[in-house]
Amino acid sequence: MPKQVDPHERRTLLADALLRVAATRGLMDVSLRHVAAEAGVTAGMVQHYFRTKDEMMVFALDVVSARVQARLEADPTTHDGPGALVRALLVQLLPVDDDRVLEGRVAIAFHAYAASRPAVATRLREDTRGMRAMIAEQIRSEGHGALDPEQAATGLLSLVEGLAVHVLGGHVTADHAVSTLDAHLAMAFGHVSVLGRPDDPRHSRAEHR
Amino acid sequence: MPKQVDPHERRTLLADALLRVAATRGLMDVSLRHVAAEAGVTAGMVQHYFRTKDEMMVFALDVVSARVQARLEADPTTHDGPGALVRALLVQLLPVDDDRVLEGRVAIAFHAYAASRPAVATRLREDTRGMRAMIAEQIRSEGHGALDPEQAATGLLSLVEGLAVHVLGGHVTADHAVSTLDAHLAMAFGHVSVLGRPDDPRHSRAEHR
DNA sequence: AGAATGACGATACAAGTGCAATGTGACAAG
DNA sequence: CTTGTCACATTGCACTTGTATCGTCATTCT
Repeated sequence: MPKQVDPHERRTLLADALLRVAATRGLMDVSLRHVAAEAGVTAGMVQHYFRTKDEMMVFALDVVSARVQARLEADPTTHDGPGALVRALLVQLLPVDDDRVLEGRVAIAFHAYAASRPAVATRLREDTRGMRAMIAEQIRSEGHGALDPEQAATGLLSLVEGLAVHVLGGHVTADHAVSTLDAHLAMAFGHVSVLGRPDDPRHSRAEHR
Repeated sequence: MPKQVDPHERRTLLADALLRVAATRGLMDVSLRHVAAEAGVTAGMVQHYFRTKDEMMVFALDVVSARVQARLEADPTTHDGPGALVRALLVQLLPVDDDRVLEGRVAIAFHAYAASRPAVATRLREDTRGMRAMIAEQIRSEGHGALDPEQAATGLLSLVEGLAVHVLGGHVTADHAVSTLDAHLAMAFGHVSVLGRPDDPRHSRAEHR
């Protein structure tokens, strides 16, 4: 038997290349050959690890959701109470730095892709479902009870997704988005249970970049 | 000189076909030939009215934004005060019926497209800018002043965009989205200045379809 | 040492893409 | 009735796409 390689590692390498292409040139430019070129390998190898293009797409989607979850678990502010946990999660989804901008572009691209690919849509739905359940639970535990946890969770999640779209489109600043999120968090949880905003108490009015 | 036709009418016809294709099969399947087939014309005619594919895309985007604005102006509840006006605008953006579902799919597809097409991104930005300005103005006039109008406008717009994405993805019901929007509107404007919710006072808990 | 097997690379192919060039026909002004 | 001009149709081209097929080479077990 020949050389033994870790297939998952290879696939992840290719998925990373795919994500880079998707983020910089859009999902329409994601092709076997482009991904291969971006990864610095031959198109044949891509085909060897993904029998079909859709298989590659779905795997790439898995990679990003796993990556987001990993970052969440590594975030220390997670353990500063329910409010901080929820904030940590939601900020992960906001394009606040370069890495997150790439992931954001990929995410929105996949949402569009999901409209015509049921398999992708299902996976997206599972992820959202999990996040909403955990947010609702946290609100139930510390929220000030004035509003329905399920509804508040839906609202926060949607707000963040919309903010992400607007930030990526250059409609608003990342700072503006974060402060908007914080304002809404303060409404869901009784107080501003947020540490780590050492800057101007008035939210930044940087306006459109 | 030969037969005189209204170019704008022709272009709109083609744009409609493009929107149908984009909504049902995704933006990746939008090609000159597919649009032509959907419109029931030859590919040559499409080329006659749009010198390039991008030109066709941008025009189609213009058509939808013009259509949304037209619907807004035709909405009678618009004149029931600032709160109702804002609600009317935002509900227009929610995929509450079949037509709006198609437009919603198109919108998210274009947001993804904008990531790699600056011209499209600019146009999208202009539309958003206008909406936010008008929402902020309305909040300034009747809002209860506890929060910054600009920020509240950004929040509402983002919320609606996120809700639209979630509804289209099947993550939440349209009813759930509307009631969530209403809850947030009640926060921006002092009271629930909304008529026309004859159903159960408790928001519908239809959950994920 | 030899063979088997997994990891690739190269190539082929049908289908589809955007775009350019050129044709064709009808209709209105002269 | 001619003629110029606009509205389309046809065809062609160079290219990219996803996928199938086959070749090759190294490595590891026997």
